[in-house]
Amino acid sequence: MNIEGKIKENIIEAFQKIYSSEIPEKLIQIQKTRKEFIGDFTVVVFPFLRFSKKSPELTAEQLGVYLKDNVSEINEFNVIKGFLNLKFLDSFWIDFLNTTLLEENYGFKQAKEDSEKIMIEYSSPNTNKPLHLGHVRNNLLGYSVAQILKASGKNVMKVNLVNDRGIHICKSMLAWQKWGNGQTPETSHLKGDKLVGNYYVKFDQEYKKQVATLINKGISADDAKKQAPLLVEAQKMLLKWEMKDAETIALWEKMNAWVYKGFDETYNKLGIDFDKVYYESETYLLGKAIVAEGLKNGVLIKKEDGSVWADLTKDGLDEKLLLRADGTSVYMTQDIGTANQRFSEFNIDKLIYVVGNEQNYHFQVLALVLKKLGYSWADNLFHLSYGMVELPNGKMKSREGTVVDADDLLNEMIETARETSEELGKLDSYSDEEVNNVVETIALGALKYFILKVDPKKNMLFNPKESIDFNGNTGPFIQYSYARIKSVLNKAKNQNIKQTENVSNKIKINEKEISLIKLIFDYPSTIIEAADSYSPALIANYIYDFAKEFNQFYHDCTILKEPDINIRNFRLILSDMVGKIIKSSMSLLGINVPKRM
RNA sequence: GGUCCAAUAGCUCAGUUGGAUAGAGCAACAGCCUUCUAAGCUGUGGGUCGCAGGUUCGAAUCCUGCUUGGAUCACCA
Repeated sequence: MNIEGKIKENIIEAFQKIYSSEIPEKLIQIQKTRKEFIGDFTVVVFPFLRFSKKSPELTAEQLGVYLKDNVSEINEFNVIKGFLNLKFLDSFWIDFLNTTLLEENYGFKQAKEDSEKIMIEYSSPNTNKPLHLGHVRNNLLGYSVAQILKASGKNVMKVNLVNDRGIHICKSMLAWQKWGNGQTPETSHLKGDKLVGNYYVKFDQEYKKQVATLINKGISADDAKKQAPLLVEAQKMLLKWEMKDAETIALWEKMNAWVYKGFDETYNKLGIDFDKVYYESETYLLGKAIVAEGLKNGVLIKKEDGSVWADLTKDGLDEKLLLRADGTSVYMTQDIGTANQRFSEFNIDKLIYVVGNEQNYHFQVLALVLKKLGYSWADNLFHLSYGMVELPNGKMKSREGTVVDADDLLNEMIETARETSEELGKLDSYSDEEVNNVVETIALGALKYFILKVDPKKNMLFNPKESIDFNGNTGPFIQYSYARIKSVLNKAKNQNIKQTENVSNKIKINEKEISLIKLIFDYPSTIIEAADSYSPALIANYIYDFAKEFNQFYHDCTILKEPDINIRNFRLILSDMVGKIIKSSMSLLGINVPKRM
């Protein structure tokens, strides 16, 4: 049994023996003792007062005496107000550390065949523009949550749904046809996604000119937007695409291929991957049959013009269109179809969508409609809704050119990391290739940590003028702590100081050392909590506290020059364990750690 | 207007089943490298937890109302 269970059991016994009363287990709160008090675990006694019928202090005192007599691990206790602080024997913590050394992947649970199966969809880019900072948050979140879920013992399948069709793609295609002069990524020396994105912008510019001209001729703004020849032409192109016109399909395939190549480069650099990629061009017709079925069952309604709707007004929402009057489907229809397909094809238990909070309403409607249609798994959809990345002057707007491009940002971070490394002279003896590797690891660590340490559901601010920090609560700070550990372990090896298998539990350990062991103790439950709440931020905060604690230990305690061999050995083993956990927890954020920096 | 989300130090953020004197980082100031990496460590200053009620032994946390900011309510995706 774990130690908290043991304490709880003894508290219940204590109340039977001292007060002859039964206290419900759920009233027992055991929390970590705060730093400013002496102790390891704290029992809050306020909820027990109606059973003990004594003052908080006396209840805590009597409970403390009982626990100390009956729980062998407890060394001493103290009472402050209604809080009973329990201090454990050093040997308890050393024994605990020794057990963790035996574990292959401490903190991680291995998924089994019958473990919960979760599909997580993230990234989901449009093929008409390059990835920007908002996509970066999406990608990092999706990848990290997948890692965390795996570590918590789930079977995880990462998928991407690429929006490769629709009017917006046709806009880029049309602009390229008109003004491209056959330009390709090779001739323009541009990444494919950038090149295609440029033509999307070009379309918008020319379209606006046309609209303005029409308005000058006295046409209303609404009509002008609909009648502009470029838009009409793009719509015609979409129709041709849907009729599988060979020339249109060929152009579409060519330009999408450019984009995918560009995306893959960015994904590679970010360290993001997928187990399966879906394309909307292959899924956009799904869902129509389900809608027809719903219509037959009377769950959905058909209007006079032939369009099909879900009436959600009784649920406090509006009516939602599912099929247009001409019978074509909308996004919602497709999502209904793909969700159904995924649950039946892969027998998944849960489907997570990593999508920005601007689509909260969409997913609310999706779950509700699926439920009305009678799908039992409708409750197992989860919209992992994350906040927008804002700039100091508000949202990113592609039209105003305030978008922070993902590739540009990465390159800038790498250059900053390089300059800092050169200033500090840390990598002077490294080859160019080694320097490049380390500098990229640091830059990515800084960016990923910066984004993931913020609670996903909150909006976050990014100021491009103040480049992301490398000091304080940052990725590089944690990476640096790791590099220090590696350096000490290396020196130990070179000096022929060998670590023993485990630690003697006879030694006396200090406060910093106990704090570190307690944080090691917290690691498994932190992973579970992060998985349950889909929050990499919990992992990030945990690692920061851990690395900070290690740096204090490192500052206060010498390791290699410690004269007591048993203590030296203990500190080496402890440092080694801290390093392993930093590495493994950073991997949950998709961040690598360098051996030196 | 309806629905949903947010508001904590000058700035960026923690604070998760309600618990002790609300914490970090950045910025400012003052210290610490002859000693395992100073991308580090230590200290000082900085708070009406948006406002007002309520529940409770106890509220940043739960409830109600209000203020402010954001998102959304398309035959867009």
